[in-house]
Amino acid sequence: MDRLLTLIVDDHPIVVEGLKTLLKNEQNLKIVASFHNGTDLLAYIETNRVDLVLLDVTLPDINGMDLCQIIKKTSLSTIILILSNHTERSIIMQTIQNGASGYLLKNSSLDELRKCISESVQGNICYSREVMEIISRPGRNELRSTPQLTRREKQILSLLAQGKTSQVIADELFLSPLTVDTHRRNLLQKFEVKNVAELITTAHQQKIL
Amino acid sequence: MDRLLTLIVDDHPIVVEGLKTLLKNEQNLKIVASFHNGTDLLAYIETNRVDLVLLDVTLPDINGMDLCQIIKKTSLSTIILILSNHTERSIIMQTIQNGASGYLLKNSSLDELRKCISESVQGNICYSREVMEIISRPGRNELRSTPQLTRREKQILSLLAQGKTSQVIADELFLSPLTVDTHRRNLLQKFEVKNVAELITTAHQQKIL
DNA sequence: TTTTTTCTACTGGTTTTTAGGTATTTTCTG
DNA sequence: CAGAAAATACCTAAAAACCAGTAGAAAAAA
Repeated sequence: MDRLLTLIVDDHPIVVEGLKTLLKNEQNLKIVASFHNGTDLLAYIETNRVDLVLLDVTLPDINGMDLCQIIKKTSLSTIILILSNHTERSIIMQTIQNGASGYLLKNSSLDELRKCISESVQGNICYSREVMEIISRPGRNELRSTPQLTRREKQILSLLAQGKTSQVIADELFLSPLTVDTHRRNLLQKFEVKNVAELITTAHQQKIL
Repeated sequence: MDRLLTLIVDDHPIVVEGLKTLLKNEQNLKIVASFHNGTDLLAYIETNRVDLVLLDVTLPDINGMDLCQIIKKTSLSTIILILSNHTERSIIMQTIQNGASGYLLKNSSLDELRKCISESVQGNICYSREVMEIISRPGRNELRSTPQLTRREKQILSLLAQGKTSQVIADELFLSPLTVDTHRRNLLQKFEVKNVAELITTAHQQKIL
């Protein structure tokens, strides 16, 4: 079997160099080129055979998730391994859905990288240990779904986050402080939290603030 | 002049390899060791001379911001260059405040890295181009600098963010609730905020939580 | 070892939040 | 238009937070 013609795509020169060094002595693959953006990669793949792509998610032009799809459309037989720092479950799932054969965090060991490469050329999907864990647990904060807030509630949430009291908010919005209290209470209930401190933490975790 | 005895501290094996490769041919420095966490670094630095540390911010045990301070306390003459992906102004400023001599993003070129090393050994502070831009635009609410927190204060801040009351925190830490109240009050004062809600928002903006 | 900082704890008092409800009016939507 | 959802407003009472000041013990730094 020929050596795998391999591309590296990452916008960090340091990472590219690291990968080159780490894979230099691998017998079964040959690094033919490296790019720091998606456009150059696509241009190359149009006219050259490529067996394996080591792909970052964060690139200056096109994101890795979308790139997966385009690569697979151009060259179905090319195998894609994602190398990324993103630990969000949603991102991982999306890359796999778009045709990637594996997902490794950049702090993976060389052994894991080797294993994933050999697994993926055999047609399997392979994750590094840490990624495996992320996938298997349905995520703490992703368990409770983000509650649906009304316009007023969003408004008051943001004012509460600024440390304003019910009285101040009431003055600002021309409401009774008692009304603000009610909204505040509903917010606590919707988020299933005990007080405003926890409310704000939770809202931050869910990217609402 | 002797070659600079240099350490690499990063939890990404790929990045470490990349840096080694990139710096292998530098005449003026010699990489003496590399670590993937803060504890090992501190152990090494206790008993060995180190001229330069290339340091990541995200590490599994101690964060790079705190590490700066500890390194400088142990060995004042050691120069620290931060190599990170974080683009938040507050993080950059904090590392510098804690004694770092420069800050580079991981997508910096080798030229920038070389330049920053030579600048910093001359006692100057040096940022990569992109970092420079981040610093120069004085972010909206980040004008007030991040206050220096004690260990207890950090601990209580995080418990407050979980929505716990003084009483609960006191029970958890085996303290008088009155003591917890005092810490809480000091936190409000240090952050110049009115209540815990605003405290948590501010702490989040400054990436302390 | 002396000084400084941090951690601890208290008194006493005011303000605000939180927890149960209930109820009317406005606004949106089928 | 009718019904649902949202916004408005109130009551009572307990719990918690906030304000201002003090001060000894422990730990860290000079």
